[in-house]
Amino acid sequence: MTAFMHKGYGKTSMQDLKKATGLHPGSIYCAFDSKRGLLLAALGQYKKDRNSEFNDFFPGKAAVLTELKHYLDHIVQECLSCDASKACLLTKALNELADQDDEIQGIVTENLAGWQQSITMLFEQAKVKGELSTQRDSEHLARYFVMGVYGLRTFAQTHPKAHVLQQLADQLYHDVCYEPAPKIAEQVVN
Amino acid sequence: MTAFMHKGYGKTSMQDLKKATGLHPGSIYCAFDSKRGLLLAALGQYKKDRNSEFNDFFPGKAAVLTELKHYLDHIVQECLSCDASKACLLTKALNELADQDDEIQGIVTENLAGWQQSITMLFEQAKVKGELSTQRDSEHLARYFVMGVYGLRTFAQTHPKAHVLQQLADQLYHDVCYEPAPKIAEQVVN
DNA sequence: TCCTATCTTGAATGTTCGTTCAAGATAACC
DNA sequence: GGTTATCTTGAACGAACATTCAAGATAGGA
Repeated sequence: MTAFMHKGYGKTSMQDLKKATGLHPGSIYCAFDSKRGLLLAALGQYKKDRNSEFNDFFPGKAAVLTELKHYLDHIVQECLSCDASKACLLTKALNELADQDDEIQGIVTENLAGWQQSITMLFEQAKVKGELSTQRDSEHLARYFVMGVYGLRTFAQTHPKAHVLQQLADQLYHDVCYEPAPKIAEQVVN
Repeated sequence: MTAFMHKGYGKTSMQDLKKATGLHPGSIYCAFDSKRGLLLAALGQYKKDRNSEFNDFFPGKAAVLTELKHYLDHIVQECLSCDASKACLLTKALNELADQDDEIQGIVTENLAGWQQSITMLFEQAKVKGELSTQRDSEHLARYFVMGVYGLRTFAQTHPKAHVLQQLADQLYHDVCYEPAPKIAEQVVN
């Protein structure tokens, strides 16, 4: 997992994977069929790890939106750490393999959709708890939130200063959670 | 340029480049020193092309923010076309080569900073023309806008429906151009 | 027409890649 | 302790890669 995150799929050699796993080529091929099979397994593990981490951020002990803010701040810290093992394997694989491997693209897209769906449910919860206007569209908000996180992660790769990245995250959180529903008239201007 | 955009730098072979340029390996090495040199040249050409395209979108014949909306809608169309040659070579190179080639990362980061700077100047113009509150921070708005575009481009690779992507772009435009300055109290909650 | 300087060609090079497999090690069972 | 079944090893393989270079083509000047 971390090997693929550091160098990307294409540039990670069997020698790298040998070092990373402690297994010899024969064992890797026995267990995972191919380098690609190992990537699929890594994606599976990544999904499991991230799901678990996600749930830890939402124990329901504080306001949903407050927990969401902490979650977003955690992502900012990951970006700032400049540690490749804290990057998102899903977006990395998506950027590298889109339009080259339909099956992997499908798996990655499904995983990201699952993440987005979890966030949609958070907003639904927030509505029930009265933290969010029931007028807002939870699915749209979740899509906008994940789009913002994608943007944040890419922006972070240009090595901005910490407070700049945090400011962008704060703005994103504000736009998602505190913005009144936009007037239709403004949106249709073209 | 388009060859690198389709397969990424690493997966683009000399044979691909031979087909794409119509030159034989010897000529390519004579003119560009190496495959990496050809990428540098492609980045230079890309910058030139995109700068020219950018300027075409802002002739100053309409409101600055209206021209910006058209520009954003154009980006959405590029994303929806699913044509790899309409992707952003800069973000693609950034995602692939970050933390692997410092010089290229630097060049890409500079180019993206230049683009962001151009957008900052648009907001400054908009303030002068009275289209935008002088209270707003042009640099912050520009950063948020480019972050949104990064996010939009990544989101597009999960192949969402056209109206979903357009809705996200509309929201981004709204948040950047019509949002009142957020209250400090809301931003510092943590 | 010939000479020279520049450009083009594509086969050859050495390296590195993903992958395989037969030999060896280990463990489990009776 | 002997036999079998499973796992581990790492050398070896062909393919594909970026790169080189000597031979050939081209064009401009005299």
